[in-house]
Amino acid sequence: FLRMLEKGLVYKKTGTVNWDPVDQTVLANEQVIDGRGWRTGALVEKREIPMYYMAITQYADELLAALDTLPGWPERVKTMQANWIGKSTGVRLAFPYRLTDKVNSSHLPSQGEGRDGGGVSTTGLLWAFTTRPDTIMGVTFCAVAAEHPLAAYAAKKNPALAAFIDECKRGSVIEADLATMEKKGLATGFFVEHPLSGEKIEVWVGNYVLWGYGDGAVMGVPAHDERDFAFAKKYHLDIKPVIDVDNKTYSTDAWQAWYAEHGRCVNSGNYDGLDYRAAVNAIAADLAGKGLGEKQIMWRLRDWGISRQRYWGTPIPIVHCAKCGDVPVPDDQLPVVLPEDCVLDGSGNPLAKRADFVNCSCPKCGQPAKRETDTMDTFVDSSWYYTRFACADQTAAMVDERVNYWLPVDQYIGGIEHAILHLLYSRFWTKVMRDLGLVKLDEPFARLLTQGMVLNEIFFRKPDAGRVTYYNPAEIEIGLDANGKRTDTTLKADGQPVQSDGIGTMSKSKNNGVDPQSLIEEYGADTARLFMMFASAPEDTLLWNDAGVEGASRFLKRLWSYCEKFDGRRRDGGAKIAPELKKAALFEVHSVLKQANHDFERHQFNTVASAAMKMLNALDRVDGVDADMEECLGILLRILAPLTPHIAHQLWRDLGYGEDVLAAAWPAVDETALVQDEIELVLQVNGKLRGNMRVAKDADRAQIEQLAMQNVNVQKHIGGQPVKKVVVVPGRLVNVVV
RNA sequence: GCCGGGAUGGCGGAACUGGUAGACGCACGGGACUCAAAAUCCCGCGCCAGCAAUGGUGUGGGGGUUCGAUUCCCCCUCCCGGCACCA
Repeated sequence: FLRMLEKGLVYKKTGTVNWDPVDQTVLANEQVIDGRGWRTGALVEKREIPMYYMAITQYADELLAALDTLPGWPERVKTMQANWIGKSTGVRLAFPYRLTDKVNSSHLPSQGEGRDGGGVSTTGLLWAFTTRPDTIMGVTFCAVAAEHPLAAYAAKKNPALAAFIDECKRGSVIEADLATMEKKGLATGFFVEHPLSGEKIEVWVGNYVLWGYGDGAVMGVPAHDERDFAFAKKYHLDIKPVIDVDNKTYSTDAWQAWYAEHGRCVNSGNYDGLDYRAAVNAIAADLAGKGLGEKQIMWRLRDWGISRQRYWGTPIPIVHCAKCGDVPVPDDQLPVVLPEDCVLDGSGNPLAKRADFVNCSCPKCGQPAKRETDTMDTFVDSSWYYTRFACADQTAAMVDERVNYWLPVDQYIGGIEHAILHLLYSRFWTKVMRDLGLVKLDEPFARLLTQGMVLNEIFFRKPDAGRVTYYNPAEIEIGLDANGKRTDTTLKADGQPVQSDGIGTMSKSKNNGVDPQSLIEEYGADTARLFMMFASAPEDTLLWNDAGVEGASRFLKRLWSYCEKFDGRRRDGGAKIAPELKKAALFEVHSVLKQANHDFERHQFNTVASAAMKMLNALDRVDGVDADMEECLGILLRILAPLTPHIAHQLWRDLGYGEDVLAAAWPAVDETALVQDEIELVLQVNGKLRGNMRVAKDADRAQIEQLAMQNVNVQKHIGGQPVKKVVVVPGRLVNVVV
């Protein structure tokens, strides 16, 4: 943190948070989304507070480009990250304005870096970013965020506007909430100039314009932007089409998807007839010539606000001194240690109430000072814990040389819910550690497996006042009627009803997790493992239900008793095995092995489990022991070892295959066992299954076709109609088209 | 709302490159064993009609491409994950 601070990769600025005005605390997202009475009656307000930020945007380019260097990552995760980083190219342009009365600088608060520094002057520029500069001649309004200085300026003599701005400053800052809320706006009565036409354009305040993205202002082109279209319809603003797509006819009655497509400029003066590319270039050049715009790359990714008003994060090592300002805690006074007897009462940051923690002296001047009480987002810790695993005993440094030997992590496994935040922060942090000379890696995780979510039903009660209580599904009694339909849900403990909140991810906060310990105690670890692996492939979401666990248990018991029987037959000298039975068993075991190998590679362990079951079924059909059967059982135990290591290890040993099943070579598919003299072909008429037939494995096309046409069922369904075509798929089917 | 993923019997799921939909299990029904039960073993099991042979129908809904679509294309519905302070 301190090295990043020195390099400008950590900086301080104000950030917007959800604020609980009753308890005077920062609300967690969950408390806002849930809205289920964590703080009853609380309104959510937006509030600006000072925060420390990590400059992840400085790495946006590399984080995006390096996704191509990660072949071991699932495509869907890479797509999500690319969208999240959100590189878009467009034009940043300015609408000049002139203030109609004399103002001083306090009317136009500082707007931060890169923004319109309107300041004391009576002329200014309203900056906005667009990805569709080709539609610039269709601008009929501009909209600014409620926090924008021009909004504040216009509100000075407009109480209605001031009230609206106030209203906008209430409500959640969560992106999902902003996107779904009703789009509202209010005209300011203030006008700016169109940068190319000079036309007067009215400025509106819109609750959907984000102060945190770009310049906090957008140009409104209702004709070609769906959101602007809806806004213009609602407030009866002009809709001016300026793009023609394949001579389609534009109508302002209702939005059509093609309105947003690229096309040729029309109704755009000098730019008429230009296609998208040409128009963007021409318009960008004209704007640049006037000093009112330029091409720009915009990123969706924002810098990472790491300050949290929580107890349980890493303390931010800063001391606030009245004289010296924010002073970093010197290295020899690190680490800042949290008090271990804090009372977590849910109201605000408990650290702030601890005078013994807060009061300190300034490391610079020695005068009394206040310690920073915000802690770091715990994502900070999860961004680099794995580097410590490579050098856990290192106490003198953050990491040492061994990291470069062990990392990157060969196979990382985590829930798909981490696809963006954790996995992006970790990538960022790795690159920062590299640039600080701490590691020699570009990426932390070579291969990634993202588990699907395990879901379970959520049950809760909400008392009239106070917090929601969540109950574990194990504590719930579900009443069913004669048709198996649910009638009621009650808590076993008191027989009183509870409500269902549907299905959701297992989580501590929703108390809908399942403890595998009870399964392990009842059935053993192997059964618990086999059951869970058999339930679905690891990347799929799964609704938890332990109804099938008996099947896994039964299989392992069957395996055990088969092995005892097998060993007994060995001692008895083994009966003669019918050759066709043995051939069938070998064919089954080896073709299943082939499938299982493929499934292992693609991490589809549920079908590996079913492969083991199929093998046991095949072996059980043969009553006798010989070298081939010995080999087949060995194959079964070997492929089972990764799924149920304990029983596989024990049986492997007991049957004398060797010491350690996991050390044994992986079995090879015997291709000769897969050769069949005859193969079965499916017979279809007009694509419908009408029977099947056996043919020699080397039968040629003509023979197959002839045999198929002779088939009774085929003839019956042809019914004397002329045959148009016969499709023969070798090894699979014959389809007669009539 | 945006981004990502998904939907197949009563249930979990299978079907690798478009080629027998429902593998393997669970549940259920029938039978064997047992005084009885449990455990175990055998048989059946998408839906509709039929004693059966068999026929029709069927992979969330609608359309398309194809000799043939769970698989490819277009549109829609619903569900799950993420949306930056749950971590």
